[in-house]
Amino acid sequence: MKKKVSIKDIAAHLNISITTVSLILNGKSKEVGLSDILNEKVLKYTKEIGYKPNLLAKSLRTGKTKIICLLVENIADPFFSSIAGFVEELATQRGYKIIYGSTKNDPAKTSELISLFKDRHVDGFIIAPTEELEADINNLLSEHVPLVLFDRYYPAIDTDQVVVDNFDSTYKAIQMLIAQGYKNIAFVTLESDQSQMHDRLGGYLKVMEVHGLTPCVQKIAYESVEQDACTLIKQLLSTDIPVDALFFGTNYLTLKGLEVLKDLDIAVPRDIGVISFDDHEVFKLFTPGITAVVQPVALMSEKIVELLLEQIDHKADVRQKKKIVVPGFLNVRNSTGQKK
Amino acid sequence: MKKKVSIKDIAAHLNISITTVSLILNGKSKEVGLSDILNEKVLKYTKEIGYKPNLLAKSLRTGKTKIICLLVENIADPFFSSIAGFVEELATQRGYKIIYGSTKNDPAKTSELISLFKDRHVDGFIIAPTEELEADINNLLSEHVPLVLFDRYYPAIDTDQVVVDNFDSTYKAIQMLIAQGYKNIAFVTLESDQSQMHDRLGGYLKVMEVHGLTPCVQKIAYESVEQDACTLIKQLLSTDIPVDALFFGTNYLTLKGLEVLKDLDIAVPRDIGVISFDDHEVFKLFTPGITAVVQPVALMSEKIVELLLEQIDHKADVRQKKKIVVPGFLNVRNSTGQKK
DNA sequence: CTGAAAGCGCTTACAG
DNA sequence: CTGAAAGCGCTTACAG
Repeated sequence: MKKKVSIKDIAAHLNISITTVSLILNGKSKEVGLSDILNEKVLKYTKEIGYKPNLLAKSLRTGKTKIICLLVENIADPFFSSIAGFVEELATQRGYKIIYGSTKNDPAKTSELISLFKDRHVDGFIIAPTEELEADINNLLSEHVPLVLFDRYYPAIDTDQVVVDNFDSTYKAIQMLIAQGYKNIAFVTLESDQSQMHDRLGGYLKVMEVHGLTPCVQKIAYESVEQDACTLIKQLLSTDIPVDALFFGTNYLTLKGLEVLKDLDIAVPRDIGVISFDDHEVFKLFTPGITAVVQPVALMSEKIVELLLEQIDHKADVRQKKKIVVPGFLNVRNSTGQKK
Repeated sequence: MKKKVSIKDIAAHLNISITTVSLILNGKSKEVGLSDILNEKVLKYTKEIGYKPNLLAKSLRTGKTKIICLLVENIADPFFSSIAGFVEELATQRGYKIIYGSTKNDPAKTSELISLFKDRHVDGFIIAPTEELEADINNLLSEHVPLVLFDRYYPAIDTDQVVVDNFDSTYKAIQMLIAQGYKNIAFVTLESDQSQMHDRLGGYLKVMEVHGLTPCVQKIAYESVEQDACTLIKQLLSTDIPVDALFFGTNYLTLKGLEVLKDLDIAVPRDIGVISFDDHEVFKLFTPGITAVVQPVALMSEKIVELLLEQIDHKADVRQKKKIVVPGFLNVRNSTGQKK
């Protein structure tokens, strides 16, 4: 690679000290009282030669990298990639760069990612945590690493966090199904104790209870979604109780469900109603379109970045942790039409 | 954050010099001839206190970051996220970390990403280039930054590159359509001069010519796919020539096409045959499943990492640039059934 | 066999 | 108003 010019070279060329160059480059010229002429001269020259400071050296010295690490379940998922897009834009405006990692819901992998990025001295973390990550999170907390959890959190750990009202959103979605005439509503979800799945299940159980309906829950392990989801959903549909609606706890479970319904030649919504938690770009392509609970991604992203920057800027040092809950809403399509 | 322990602290604690500690930590103990006992002692102690070297300092000193930058069109796209997964695994095995960026086919954004990561001193780049990026690529080349292009390349620039045989894959896919009895095969593609789109179009035009069929091409600008794709595809289907098969140049164009076919109530493959270049997880969910040209992602990833590491390890300094072309294959589903 | 010292390219108290 | 110098935490030629 080409030899880069350093602040020393510039100082030598201009016959001034590196202190002066550094001060000017960091906009502290006024503050310190350097002459405008000198300021001009340095700025003009550095621009002319296209000088770029060595960020490694800068970071080593200042202890700041201006990098934020965003850890999501899967960056290819529409919900997470949408959050990533917004967060990146907001962070960029504030002078930060975002670096991504996909946890794939694997605690060991996630733990490694965290330690990897910590070793790389990122200035803060935004994490959609997996299960069994309490130790790592507590660790970050105890080292005062800026950290915001989103999508899910640990009830037992006091953190800044941003989540959707999983309980209420699910409650309302199911209530809508009931109003449409569906009764035997099954809930297909992950075998998971993560808070968001716990709350979605809670909302479902509560609304069923309130309406005197019998709940029916099918849980599927995250790791075995690819192999087992279809089989398990088929089982669910072949029990004595005739399920007339399916609520899927995540969008990828919905995709699996649709595959099964197609296989079994079950018509939506004539034979069965369908709702997905979280939208997906293809849901509008199906016949009929699939109704989904949608999270207010832009708002969540704003809150996330705001909370993290408060920590990075030490404005959060004295305040209590903030736990923000934003409202979800329903994107109604035809998969939840009036039950005939 | 907690005060980290440095190599100096370790040396002080053990009453030896930092040179010795550094040498041992870098496995040069034998090479230099340090006693096994000392070696043991240092290793044991550093492990005990969980010492982690400051990578910023290390990189500043060595000029290496052990980070590779992977720039793709869209990390949420199945093809690119699949490449990313394989490349990350292979790179990790070799001690490298992968950092991602999505170009969204925007040259200005891509140019910024490149300069951003260059400023961060990544050890090399793997890029699926956008149009109008020649200057940046030449720039990297002239600075001898390790670089591999994939998915597309610039015929006029001599680089290490890995691409699928776009021309032949398309040729064979269309040939299959013709064998199935389709005649009025339209080609829906991007308004783009990128090599991969150019070659796919070339394959289509050639096979149509060979079979004495009249080509029909619809081009759509990448930026306006969301707004215009559906309208343009509808236009294509409402001309005098009755199109009986559609070949889509990318998987997201296929999704748009399927939306249109659904709107117009056109049955696949009864009324029209469909093939997509590049697969998509939902293509098997549609009725009928959508036939796709698939790229050998694992193989491509291996080649990409191999070429890049040859450059990083200076094994490529003397050799010629390698231009690798891998074979695509057809994943046949029901959207290309025998024409009735 | 082991250590003192220079240097990677910055920033920032401190001195004048 | 401006500069010499220390130091961030490493690695590595050089000396002994």
